[in-house]
Amino acid sequence: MRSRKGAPGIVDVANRAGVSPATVSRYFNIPDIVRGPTRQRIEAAARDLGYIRNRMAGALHTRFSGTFGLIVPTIDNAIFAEMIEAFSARLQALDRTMLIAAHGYNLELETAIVRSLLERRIDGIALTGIDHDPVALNMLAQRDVPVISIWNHDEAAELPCVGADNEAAGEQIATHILELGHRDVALIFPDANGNDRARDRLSGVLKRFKASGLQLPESRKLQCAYDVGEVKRVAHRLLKGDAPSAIICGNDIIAHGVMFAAQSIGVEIPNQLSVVGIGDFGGSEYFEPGLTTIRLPAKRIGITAAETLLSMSETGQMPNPFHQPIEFQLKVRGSTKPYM
Amino acid sequence: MRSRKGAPGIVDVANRAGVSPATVSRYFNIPDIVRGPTRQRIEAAARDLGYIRNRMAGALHTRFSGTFGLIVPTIDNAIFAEMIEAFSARLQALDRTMLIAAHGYNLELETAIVRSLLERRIDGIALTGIDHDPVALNMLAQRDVPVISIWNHDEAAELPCVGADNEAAGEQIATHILELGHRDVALIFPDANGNDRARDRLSGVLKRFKASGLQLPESRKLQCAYDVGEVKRVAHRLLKGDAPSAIICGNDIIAHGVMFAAQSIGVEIPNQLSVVGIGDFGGSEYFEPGLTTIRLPAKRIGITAAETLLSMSETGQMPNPFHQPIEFQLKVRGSTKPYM
DNA sequence: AACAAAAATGCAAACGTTTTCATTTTGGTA
DNA sequence: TACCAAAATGAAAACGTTTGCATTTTTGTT
Repeated sequence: MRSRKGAPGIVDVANRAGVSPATVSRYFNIPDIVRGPTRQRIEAAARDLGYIRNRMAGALHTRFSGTFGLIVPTIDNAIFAEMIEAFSARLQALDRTMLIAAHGYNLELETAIVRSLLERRIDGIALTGIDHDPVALNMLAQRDVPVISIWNHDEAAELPCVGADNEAAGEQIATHILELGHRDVALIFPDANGNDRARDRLSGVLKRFKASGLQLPESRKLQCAYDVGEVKRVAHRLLKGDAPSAIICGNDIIAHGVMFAAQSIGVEIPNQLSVVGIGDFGGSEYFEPGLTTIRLPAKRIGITAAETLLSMSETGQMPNPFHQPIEFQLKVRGSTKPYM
Repeated sequence: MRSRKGAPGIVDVANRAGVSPATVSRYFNIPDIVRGPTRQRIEAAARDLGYIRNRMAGALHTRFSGTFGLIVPTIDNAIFAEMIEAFSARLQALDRTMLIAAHGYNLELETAIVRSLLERRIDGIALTGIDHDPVALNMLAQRDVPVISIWNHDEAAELPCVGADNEAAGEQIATHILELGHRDVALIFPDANGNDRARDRLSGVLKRFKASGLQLPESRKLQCAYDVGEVKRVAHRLLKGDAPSAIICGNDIIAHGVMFAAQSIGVEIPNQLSVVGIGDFGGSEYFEPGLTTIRLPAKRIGITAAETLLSMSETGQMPNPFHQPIEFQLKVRGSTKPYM
């Protein structure tokens, strides 16, 4: 249980520079209000001593820790990773830091994480998705900590959100498939439990089919864990039997699995089968053939989320507009073609 | 500049429970030393008030913040993401949190990040790779903050390391290719600048070739940015000209790009071309054909790193053994086959 | 050169915990 | 029942900053 070596503090710097601690503090926070000569003495003293300010001590007083929280279902997923990186980079540029944690689609765990982050007095927090444990939301509200919901978009959401309308994305990808003339379509989606993004996408797809007067038989609605191996198995079974002419996947990862499965049994994409995903992370564009999908701009979400949170924290105001829609975009690539 | 609503503090809890703040503090840190009845009163008071402890205030005194830092080149990379997730999850289970940041292979930025993390008084930090700016290392050493180097392994390293021997990995994958009888082999590696993992892998491969008395012409040593699009272009050019019989890629991502490139111009893998990567993240196993590669156990590295750091922080001792080798493993899959 | 206004600095009291040391309470024993 | 050691609790001094207010220094004006 080693105690840190007596690292120099602000008063050590002050003594060496021949000024008061208050002035040193001001130098670090608002350099402009200390005069040139004084500033130089402080700089020299800090440099000589190797002083590194203690933000925790400062935060005790100001109540701003300069770190923000980000909770995601999982870090190990290309499209979240892209968003996380952007969120982190934006904060870094703003001299802030990021505490991140994953809950693996377990909302109870999410609540525990929120508590843990609150113990660290984060200045704001971004939660993935719209649905959350009221207990967690209460803790945040009680302390007046800025919260936003990212990734999904819903005008009715109680939290400010920064994300794309996943239901609309589902509709759009379904539209694409229908416009290509496909009628026998299968769906492979992840479990919607604790995953409002997946739920909304699926509901968008179904809505669109219904609007076209098409009824998807239950046997065409497949569910699958978030694991390429399992996806391949599910897809194999589907393709070896009475194969549909197109498959709509709940996300790009699943689409990749389907494409591999098709390839491994010699089903040609897009000639014999059209495949689409939703998400469009880095890899999908370069797939062979390229994956037709809906591009959800992960980077933009990350950046906007960081900026929104910071602004909420500094102004104490809700963002305007309250819900920030992030536009998505259909990317038509080689994995789809007209039926027949 | 909103100030947080007067959230209840430890003294509010103490008053409500009719005990002193000291006792409440003890309750939260070492519950066993407060008597049953007292404990219950404290529990009730804390619950009623919705008290959430302030670890920053505590850390001011104990000098342990309960958060650890992790610096990676990039978060948005499947294999790092896997490690990050494991590191984070392990800390979470130990009631600690993780501050993470990426430097994009820019060592100067890494130093700035180290400083920023030190300002938050992290209890320890993991840096990716062996090579680091002495300035950063100095700051850490001066403050006696536990540091480890992860991902790579080198018996000569000055920092404790938790990782696989990337040079040996390079040798092993080269051995595999040579044993399959390939003689005309091309290499596609990322820029080794500020990336000791890439440098060591490449040097391992070259070492092995030299040992076999084979001289790789410079034209067979290709360099390529970490971007699937560029990889595809580079590979296209290579395959359309005087194509080698095998390509060794510096990592799995590059290997994926090569496989897509081959596929797009009808070069059959493994019949006309063998391809190998190094890394083996989630996706590679399920590729079609599966990618032959060296499995670097990212999860294990993340977990071991977290545990090592925590133990260093608690005991104040260097880990034993000082360097912790993480075993890697050749995974032979469908992307390679004997020459001819 | 003298003065007022403005700018820079210093003093000291917070901020919310933890911990040492002293004091009280408890439980067991004679 | 009285006493003692051990266990539980309390009082108060840290921990390293920031900031309101008071004071000093500078700057600009006449």
